[in-house]
Order: sequence, then C-alpha cells, then structure tokens
Amino acid sequence: MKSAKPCTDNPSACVNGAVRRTSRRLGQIYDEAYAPCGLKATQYAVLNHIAKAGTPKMGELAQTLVMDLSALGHTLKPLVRDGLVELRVDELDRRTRRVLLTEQGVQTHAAAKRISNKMAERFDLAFGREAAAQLRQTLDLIASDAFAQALLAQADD
Amino acid sequence: MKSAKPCTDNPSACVNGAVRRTSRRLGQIYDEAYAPCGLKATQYAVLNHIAKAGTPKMGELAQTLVMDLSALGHTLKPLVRDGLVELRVDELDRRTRRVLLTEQGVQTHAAAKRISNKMAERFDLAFGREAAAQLRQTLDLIASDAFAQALLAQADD
DNA sequence: ACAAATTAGTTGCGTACGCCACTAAATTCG
DNA sequence: CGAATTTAGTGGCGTACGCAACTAATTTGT
Repeated sequence: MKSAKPCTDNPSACVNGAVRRTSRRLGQIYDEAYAPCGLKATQYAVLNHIAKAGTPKMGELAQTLVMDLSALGHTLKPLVRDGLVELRVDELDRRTRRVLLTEQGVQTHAAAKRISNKMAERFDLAFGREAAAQLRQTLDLIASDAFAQALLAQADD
Repeated sequence: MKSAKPCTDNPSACVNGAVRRTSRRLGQIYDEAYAPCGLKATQYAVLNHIAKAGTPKMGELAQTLVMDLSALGHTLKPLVRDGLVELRVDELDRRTRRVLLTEQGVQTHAAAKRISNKMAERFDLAFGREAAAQLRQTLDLIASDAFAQALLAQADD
C-alpha cells in the first residue's frame, strides 16, 4: 500500500529540478570543452542550428531551440558583437530578420563541430551508445510542443 | 557501413543541447505552475533542498544542487530579500553560513510542495510512471560526480 | 483604401548561473 | 606561536533566459 505515492520525497522527485541540475553539470563540462573556440556550449547550439537552417528567421530559430524570441535576441547579441553572426532584414517582409553566419562564424562553427563530435563520442562511450540515443529521443519528446500540450491539458481536471 | 557515425547531424546530437532545450521547455511550464506561490521553479528546488536538509551549509547545498557556490549565493539573494530564507553564521566555524527557512519560507514551501506533487502526478500521467522514474534516475546519474569523472577521464586519450 | 488586429522583434527588468579575484576564518607546520 | 596554506563565501562581470510593454510592418475586414 506504499505504491500510491512513489518517491515524492526523492531528491529529484521533480523532473524539472533534475533536468536543471543535469543541465548545470553538463554546462560546466561542455563549456570547458568548447572554450578553445571561444564559445559557450549554448552558443555552439545556436550556431549549429543556424548552420543547418541556412538563413532562418529569428522566430523559426527560436521555435526550433524552444527559446523565447527575446531570449534568442539576447543570446545572439554577443555573437553579433563578436562578428560570428549577422542579422539582416528580409526584404520581402521587413518585419522579419534573417540570421546568418559570417565567414568567421562558419570557421568557428567548423572548429566547434569537431569538438562537438568528440564530446558526443565520449558521451556515448561513458553512457552507452544505445542509452544515449534513447535519452536524446526522450529529451526531444519532452521538449516537443505536443508533450507540453499533453501536460497542460491536464490543467482542466 | 553507415553505422560508424550514427546521428551526428541530428538536431539534438549534442546531449547538452538537448538537455538545455528540455530545461527551457519545462522551465516555462513549471514556472507558470509555481507562480501562485510567487516562486520560480528553481527557487522551489532550492527551498525544497533546504527543507530536507534542515540548516545546511551553503557549500553542502551547492554540492547537492550541482551548483557553483557563487551561483547559489546569487540565487539565494532574492529569497533572502523576500524573507523566505535566512543566512546565519555558524558559531563553530565562522567561515560557513547556515541556510534556513524562515517561518514564511516554511509556509511558502508547503504551498509549493502541493503544486510540485500535482505536477509530478501530471508528468507521470503524461509520460508514464515507469518511464518517468527511469528518467529521473538517468538524470541523477548524469548529474553525478562519478559520471562527470568518467566523461572527463577520457580527456587523457 | 483604411482602421483594427495580427505578427516580428526590441528593450527593460529580474532571475539563473559560472568564473575570477578577493576577503575572512580556520588549519597546518616549521 | 606565527607564517603559509586551505577553506567558505562574496562581489563584479558576462552570458542565459523569460515576461511585459512597446514599436514597426503586414494582413484583414468592411
């Protein structure tokens, strides 16, 4: 009869707390790994998405990264300042800005990509390739709009 | 022969990026959930750890939360300002500060705890109780010192 | 065509976090 | 016992994020 409320008092009963704790840990490790490029791990993530998307609108990028639009704007600021990224008004819709990598941005991204690959290999080795793949999939699911809606929908109980 | 480098170009090839993205998503949802208490999700996590530990030293708390000591200090500041938490010099070792909940801190934590439990139930329902438990365990592992060392140890290749 | 509503971003403010440099208190050791 | 070292926190600075309020550009409804 103890199965009703499983692990309420567990240190990480709250998934959100557990994710943030993990985020802090990985942040330290990955920030250090990317340091030779002069990038933070978060900045690499942004550059990488830009590189893959080409010249996305800020809104598109924000959505992909599950990031508030204003947060993306803030995050982009140091990258623009350091000449890795450029914002350009879209001539067809002058409200939107296109984000693109500068020449230097491409260079830096390439170097960071090598580090990223190395880190991915390390992670797979330490955690197991299978398990790592499954974890990534799980995280993607939880970060998805659909899951958020499923969670929010229960508010109407 | 394509199995050598599995999913390097996947959006979340980088576990760190995936965790952060998930963290942002959950942050929005949980921050909103805790809003009635006047707390952010992160603040609840801190209060909860304090409540469980009693009157921990700052350093102990930081370690538990996998947080930089100075970061903890910063995070505590608004909580102290709002009268939820108090810092007290340990008379046996005047270097260390003990963290403790004020009367109001206990009240607020109790209210937040109810919300936390409700959210945990919702999460379990949306994600599956089994899967959720396993995920928490996985996250705890990745956040552990041991795993960090396993990851760092590979730097000597 | 034009006022109202919608969409895309920005700015200001506050919290979240980490690193480095610095202070203070304790511990170690010659 | 007093100097050097270690340990615990703080403060400054910079990035990471989100919300609310505001501006500018586009779309819609009549």
